[in-house]
Amino acid sequence: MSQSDVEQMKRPLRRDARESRDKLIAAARAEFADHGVDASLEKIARGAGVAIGTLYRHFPTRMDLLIAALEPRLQEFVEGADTAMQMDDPWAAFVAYLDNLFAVQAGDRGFNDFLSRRFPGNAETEHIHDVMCQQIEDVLTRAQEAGKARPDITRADIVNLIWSNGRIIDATSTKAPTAWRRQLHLMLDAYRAERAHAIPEPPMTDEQLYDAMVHLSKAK
Amino acid sequence: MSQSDVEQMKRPLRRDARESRDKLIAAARAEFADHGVDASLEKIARGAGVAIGTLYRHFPTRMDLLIAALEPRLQEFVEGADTAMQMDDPWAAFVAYLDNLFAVQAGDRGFNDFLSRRFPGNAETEHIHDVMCQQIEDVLTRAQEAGKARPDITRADIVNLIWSNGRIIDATSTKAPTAWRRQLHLMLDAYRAERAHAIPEPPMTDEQLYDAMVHLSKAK
DNA sequence: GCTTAACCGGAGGGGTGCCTCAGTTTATTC
DNA sequence: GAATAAACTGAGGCACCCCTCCGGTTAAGC
Repeated sequence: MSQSDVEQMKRPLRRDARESRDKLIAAARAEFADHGVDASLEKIARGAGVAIGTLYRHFPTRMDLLIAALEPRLQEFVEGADTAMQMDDPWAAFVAYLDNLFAVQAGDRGFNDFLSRRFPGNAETEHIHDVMCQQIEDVLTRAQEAGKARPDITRADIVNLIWSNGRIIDATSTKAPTAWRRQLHLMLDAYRAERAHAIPEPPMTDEQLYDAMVHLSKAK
Repeated sequence: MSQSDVEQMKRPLRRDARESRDKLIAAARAEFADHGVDASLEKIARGAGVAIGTLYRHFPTRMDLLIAALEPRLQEFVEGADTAMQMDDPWAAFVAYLDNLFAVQAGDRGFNDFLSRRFPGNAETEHIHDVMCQQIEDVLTRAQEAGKARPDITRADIVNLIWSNGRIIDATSTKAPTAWRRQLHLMLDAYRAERAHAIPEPPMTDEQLYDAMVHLSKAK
């Protein structure tokens, strides 16, 4: 149940409040998309033509605003993910899942950051990450069971790829906006069962993975 | 010719100045290694037990201090790179070059950041990057001509890998400090010539690559 | 139109960081 | 041991950013 649902149950917002809220979300979408999840909240308020106090009235924490701002991106991702997972061919499903994920990631720095980080206090975002993790597990296992993906990789390797992709997007989004796709397809060659060579390093455990994502979300 | 050479030609530093300089470099090494090239200069001065004005007296710009701080890391890298490039087997040389580079990268966040960024104003760092770029070109071409590395990859792809690796290191250095090696070996599987699949995206041009590295060095 | 709860604005306190400069201290030289 | 250039200090100006609080404003319901 999202925050807006809760609010609607309480009482409809006053007209000016509704407008402020909408303007804030619009400004936040633009700002997070351009500058990532650490974008300045004061700048977002300015962009919305609203005072900083109003921003905090509507969104007491950065995460509240971020979740509202990322909603369409999440929607977009979920649709593409569902389509991919319904594909008959396991390898095609695996490829389509990643391509969809990365395409959304490439279009929004906020979403890009969001993918690499976990916010332990926040049940809503934790749930999103858990679901994604499970989907990756499913789509990967299916490709492995069909003999298409090498059996020695785990979801931790896919998360590595998500991090990698995020960094490439950060670097290239302005000057070579589709460059990430090249790296993805190179990596797909690495994932193929028929080309596999032994890897001299075990995959990360789930705990290491989780800690790493929390680590990325900490202020440096 | 490095800055310290220039200074030695002018006149020996006063004893207290020499000490301040040494303490600053030591503190900078620790701080850059832990927090990357954007570490706080005031914190470095505090760590050195010296006033902020003294820091600026010795190192007028952040880059001056960074270069002094990274010197041992560069040394370390150069030695490993030379060893790798002298190997007889072209594929082994390619692998050894990357493994050395990434191992150094994994040990120092400052060096890690430094690798991904270019600073157009600074002749010294530009030169380092140019040399590295040429080495990558050499070692890759040699592996390709020996038929070991697929012919359709370029140095831009290796730079992508450096960025990727950097991000993985950022995420994992505290909890899974050798995790990066797994991703490297997966990627090596992707680079192998045998049974390579076509990549539906051209490599970045040199200009795109350069711009991307400058972009990463800009304040977000 | 009056009331009032809801809403808004924005000053202000607290924090961090960059960088400068005037006043003080100190190593060195004679 | 005095003279002096070199070096050091740290307060202070500037620019951000986060978040709170309270006086003023306004939409909505009667």
